[in-house]
Amino acid sequence: MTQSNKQPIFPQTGNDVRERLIQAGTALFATKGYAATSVREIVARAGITKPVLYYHFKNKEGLFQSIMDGAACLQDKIIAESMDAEGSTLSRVTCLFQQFFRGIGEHRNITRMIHNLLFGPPQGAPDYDLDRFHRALVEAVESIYKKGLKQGDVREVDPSEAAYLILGTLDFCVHLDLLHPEAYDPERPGRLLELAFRGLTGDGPTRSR
Amino acid sequence: MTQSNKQPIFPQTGNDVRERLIQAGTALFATKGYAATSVREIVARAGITKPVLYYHFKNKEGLFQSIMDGAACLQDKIIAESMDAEGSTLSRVTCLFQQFFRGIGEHRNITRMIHNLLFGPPQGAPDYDLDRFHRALVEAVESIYKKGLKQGDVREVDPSEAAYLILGTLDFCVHLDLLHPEAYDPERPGRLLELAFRGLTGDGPTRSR
DNA sequence: GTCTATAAACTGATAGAC
DNA sequence: GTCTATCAGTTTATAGAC
Repeated sequence: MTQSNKQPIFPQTGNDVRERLIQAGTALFATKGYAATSVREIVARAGITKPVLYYHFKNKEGLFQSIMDGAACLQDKIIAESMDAEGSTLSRVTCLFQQFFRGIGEHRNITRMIHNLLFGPPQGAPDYDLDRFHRALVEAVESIYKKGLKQGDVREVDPSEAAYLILGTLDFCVHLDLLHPEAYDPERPGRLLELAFRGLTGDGPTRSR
Repeated sequence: MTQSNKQPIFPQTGNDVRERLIQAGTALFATKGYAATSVREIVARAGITKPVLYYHFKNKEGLFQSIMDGAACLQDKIIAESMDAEGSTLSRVTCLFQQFFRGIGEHRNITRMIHNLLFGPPQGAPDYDLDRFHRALVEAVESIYKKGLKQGDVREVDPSEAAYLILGTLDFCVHLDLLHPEAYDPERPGRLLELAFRGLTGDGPTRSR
């Protein structure tokens, strides 16, 4: 037994070898992809040697799994935080968007890595329930919309359809952010969301002027 | 000089060795990614041997470039065809969507490959102006929307913003299609588009009932 | 144009010293 | 826990026969 027990998903201090390997692996998997990243590169970036990786994780795949588990945990946390918000449906969705984009900003590499795996080729990466990242978001937005239906401040359309329209705008903003980070506009998600909601919320704000 | 002159991007007959290599490469790059696909696999799938690939294309990268050039040509054709359409802005965008999804259906592998490269990791793939696929779509929808502004059947919002909302829905439909092909719904793009347009076109259809 | 055979480099992973 | 040294397998790519 190389390890006495499971290590925490998010190591506490963060400067130990294990954390350095997580960081290096995330950065490289994110920019080059799983298959194109060699163990040599990872350990070189982490400033250690190969056997250290095989000691702390079972192998390259083990490092990958640990990274993904951490990401799943992170997304759950972000969504959970924004589900408590009160107010109109639009403001609640906006809150989710803000939390989401804050998370993206703070965890750029892991975001890019998930995004790559979700929308890119399997590229030889180990199996993982990638769909959970998609599901979690759909369920969150559906849940918000359903509450909106009860509140009566949104149109009577299939919550699933509404969620797709809403997530389409979020999706596109993330894409723009990743594809053209130089043209990043923090106001854009909110604007697009409002644009989408003018339809969803009926002729409310539209009537003015 | 191994080739007397440039071969056409889309080989005429399509059963020669070159075309088989293009098809095999596209299929494998699309499902496994560039880095994770070996030349051995490509030539095996094409039913030939390695040196044949190095004869017809310069190398693995040369095959990739040829595939991408073909894809760019294909997208331009699809967009051009749907720009001629007449009618309301909604119907024109719907037409673009239909053409686009028809193209996706008929050229599934190349679509997936582009999508992977656009939204996935570079995965060691050669440089390519991937952004042109994004730009072409944005410009097309912007152009349609601008005409809509002149026609007066859409709201006075920034055509770029409108294009983003519209393309967000298209984007999300493509994602759903690739992620959950079993749940494919040919009516969904049209429905989401209508949902988005209820906002964009103001309180027109909304007023009824 | 297509083949067999092989070169040269790189890959993930491990043994064993410290 | 971390190292050096090395293994066996795979990779891209080419030389040379036909």
